[in-house]
Amino acid sequence: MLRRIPQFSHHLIYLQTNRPFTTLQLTFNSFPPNSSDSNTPRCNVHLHHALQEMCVQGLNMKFKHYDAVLNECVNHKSLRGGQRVQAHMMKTHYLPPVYLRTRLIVLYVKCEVLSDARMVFDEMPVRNVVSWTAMISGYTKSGLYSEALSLFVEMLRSGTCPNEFTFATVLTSCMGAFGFEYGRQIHSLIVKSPFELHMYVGSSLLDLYAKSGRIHEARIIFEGLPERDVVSCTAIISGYAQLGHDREALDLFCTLQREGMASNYVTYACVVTALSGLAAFEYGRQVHGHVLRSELSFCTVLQNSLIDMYSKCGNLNYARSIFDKMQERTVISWNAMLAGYSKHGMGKAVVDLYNMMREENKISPDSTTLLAVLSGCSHGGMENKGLKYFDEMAGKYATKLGIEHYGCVIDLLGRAGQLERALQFIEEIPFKPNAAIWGSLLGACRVHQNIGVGKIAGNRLLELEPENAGNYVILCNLYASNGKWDEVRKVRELMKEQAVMKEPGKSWIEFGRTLHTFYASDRSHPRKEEVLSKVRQLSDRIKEVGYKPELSSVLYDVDEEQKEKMLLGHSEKLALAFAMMNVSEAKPIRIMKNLRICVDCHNFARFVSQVYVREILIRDKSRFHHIVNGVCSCGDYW
DNA sequence: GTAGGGTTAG
Repeated sequence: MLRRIPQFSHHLIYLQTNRPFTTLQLTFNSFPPNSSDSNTPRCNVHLHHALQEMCVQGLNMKFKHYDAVLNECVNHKSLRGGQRVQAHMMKTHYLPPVYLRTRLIVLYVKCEVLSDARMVFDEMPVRNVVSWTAMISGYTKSGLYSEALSLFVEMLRSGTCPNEFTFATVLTSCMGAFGFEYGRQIHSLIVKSPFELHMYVGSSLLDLYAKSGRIHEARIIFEGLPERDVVSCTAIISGYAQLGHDREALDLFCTLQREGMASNYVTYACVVTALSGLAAFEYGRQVHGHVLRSELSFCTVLQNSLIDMYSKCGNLNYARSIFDKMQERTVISWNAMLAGYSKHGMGKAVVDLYNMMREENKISPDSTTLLAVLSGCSHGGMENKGLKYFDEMAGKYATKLGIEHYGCVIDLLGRAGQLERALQFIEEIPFKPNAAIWGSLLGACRVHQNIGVGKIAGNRLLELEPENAGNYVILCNLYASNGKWDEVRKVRELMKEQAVMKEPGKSWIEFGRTLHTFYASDRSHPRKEEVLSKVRQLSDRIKEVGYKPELSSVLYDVDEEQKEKMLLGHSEKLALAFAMMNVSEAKPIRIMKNLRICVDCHNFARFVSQVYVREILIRDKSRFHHIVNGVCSCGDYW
């Protein structure tokens, strides 16, 4: 009879081990055999009933029976099942061995009830490496990293030797809790262990090194692995991508693929992230093609990263068509699409999509969603709408608001020219204002030429971030454009004293299946002479219609002629000139820049787009500038 | 029985 009912089939093993207990057979047989579906919830219900029956009957169960029932519970993630088994053990005064207690821990960890798992763990008279590891893994999976690490320390003190499972688990907790130093200590423990570097331990270890910025050491561990698999390969690629070494990530992916590396959706997600950083549209389309031809095309995680990639390549239509076709959307899908519109300054599209999300009412917004909406209103020039949303959020989602959201409000007020109000708002926010807050206020002061507030913001900013050259530049711009030359000199001297390190500015464009990168005053590109003379030619032409070099953008104390020369060497101008020489007139020019675009280059690009009738897209560190007919989508505010 | 890599935002 049992064989006829599919949903009971996996209980057969259990029943076979319980042949003497006819009551149990009765328990199973008494369930209505009318249902032909074998879905898990139903099985769970039956399992519960069976366990309940066992308790009622007070059956004298032994190890193998408990083991079989617990197996079922683990398979079905049945929390109540586990609790009933435990209750049954207590009732019948059965003292479970280490193995069964460990199974209970595993079950509770799987059901994400750590308190129950810990209770079983604490009551164990004897523990083995598996029980320790299962408990540590529970904490790690729930993000309780310091608990995981202190349990690991306790384990060492108790004299239990960690195995490769323990190390692989505990290493993933290091970055989350005490950072790298703990990781290094565990690394030396691993080196002293009797086993060879296990692949799982190795990939966990290289991931730790990569995540703490030590990519070179991570690479050495990767090269030294006894063998490679998808996870270890993905970990090293992801290491490069997450540090922004997108080029290296892409190159390594190509090399490993040639060497026969297997890829799965995580691998592709990492590569797509690297491509987003590079804004390599053509490469991106190729990888997308691979994905479409594989069985991964409906993978939500991958679709999310593709949406982000196309947005960051400036192709919102592609991004939206993926978004629209998704069978299942997560909050990340919405966030990626919203952020895409936001970066392009498409405030209305952000608001429409946010409303659509709320109307669908399937997924509730998280703090990233709220940030995308606020920054979308800010980038899109919808100050009042943004402030209105913020008031609404402060009521409804107060717990989800962090300092970044308040930063957006400063942006919104700044954009609206309400600088005093912004300054007052900073006093009122429930966080300690950081560099981003003061930086955004200073930026607004530059645009609205407010020296009073600008001076306050600038000084606070220089206290917080004395090493960031960009801050000095903006403050100097503000003073210079108001003729405050004494102040300009003071800021310059301050900068010299602080020995400011500046991230070298670079711009790049994708052309002919290659990424062409230009650095300020570049001497490295094979066609540098040609490119420089093209910049001069463009400059001469647009000067005829009113372009004036913004000399205050140059911080060095040199004469005006020299300043103009330095401005002409800015990387985005080189990239633009290169594009004007190569990209067909029918196509928009797409330029990427690693820092924020400077005022002079922005003017330059606007004039070029007008005089030569070209559509120019520049993606800088914070947003897109879509320039058509001399008008930029940022409204000259960024 | 216990284990490693991942997507949005700044």
